[in-house]
Amino acid sequence: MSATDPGWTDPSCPVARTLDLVGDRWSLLVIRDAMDGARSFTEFQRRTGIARNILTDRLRRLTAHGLLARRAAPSGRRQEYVLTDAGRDLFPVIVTLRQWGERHAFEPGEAHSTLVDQHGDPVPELTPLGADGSVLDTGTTRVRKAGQRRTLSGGSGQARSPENSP
Amino acid sequence: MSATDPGWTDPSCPVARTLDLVGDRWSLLVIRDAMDGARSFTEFQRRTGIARNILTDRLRRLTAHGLLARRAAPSGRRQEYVLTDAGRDLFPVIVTLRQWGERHAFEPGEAHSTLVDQHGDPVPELTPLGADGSVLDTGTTRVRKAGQRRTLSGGSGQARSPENSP
DNA sequence: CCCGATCGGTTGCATATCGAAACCAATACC
DNA sequence: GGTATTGGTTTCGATATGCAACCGATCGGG
Repeated sequence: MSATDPGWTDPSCPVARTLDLVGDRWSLLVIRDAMDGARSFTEFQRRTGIARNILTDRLRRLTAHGLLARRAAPSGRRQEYVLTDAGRDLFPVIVTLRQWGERHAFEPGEAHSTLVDQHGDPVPELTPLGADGSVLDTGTTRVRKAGQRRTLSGGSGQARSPENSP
Repeated sequence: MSATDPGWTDPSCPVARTLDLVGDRWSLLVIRDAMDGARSFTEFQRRTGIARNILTDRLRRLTAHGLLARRAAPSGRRQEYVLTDAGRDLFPVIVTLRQWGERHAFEPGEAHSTLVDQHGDPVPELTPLGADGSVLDTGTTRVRKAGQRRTLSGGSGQARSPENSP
């Protein structure tokens, strides 16, 4: 993306490209806190507990990649970091990470924070659906590689191999 | 989680806990490839391009955390790594990462792989919806902290602060 | 104006993690 | 038996991370 870009890990895979940008230990937590209202260096540092030199680097990197924008604070002096449209668009990613954590990273009775809507109601589970409204999973989807045109494997029944998905 | 667990980065936040488990440079790419049919050490190595010692560590770690299971291959000898239910349940995370990448990490005309359903149709965008079907974003949601009961801020209008979300 | 506190970093240094390549044991193939 | 493949482990140099100290630019009093 920039001049000093070492290139993508896997140029044709959108998952890999996304992880090239935010797939480290801290970036998504910074994004999470930005979504939760954090704006200042100190606030990000306090919430994440990240080392300050690393935070400096992450804020710069996210800004360089267009996920955050650095601008003068409305209240006079100092600047702040705010999400760009691209950064805000990571919302579904944060939501699915959160929901997976709620399902699998907590003991049954254990307390955790919850994402709620404007009425205070918990946000429903986010599930991939097909164009026809059917629930999709790793068994009913597959990855079509970069330049490929759709396979000509008839219209019904089992595709080709039992392998394949994201 | 285990005896040698250094503890969670942020114990009450599901996002942070999830990232504690899969929030490194490679784990989610391993999961991605597992979803796409990879089973063997060599296959994971070939697809991701990860260093072999690191792959050894990631497979062990993901297995230890219950995202992968190591079992004897059906065809006689050797073992293989397969997704557990918890691992498969990361599907929505992979999908949202992929969709974000498609929207923001590619130039307009640039080719990329695509996730398609059993009919070969592209998987639709995954959008967080409220219980009432309204589209949710960082502006219409907020995080309710661990032990907290719902706020008593009336029922309509603006909540309290313009801050807040995941 | 001077004092102390806060913000937003930077710098050095120790440690942890990663990556590339070499090495190895156990099959499988010919 | 000889060779290739699979699934690792080991070693070692390169990076990335964390911690703590330091610093300049405000800001808020007195």
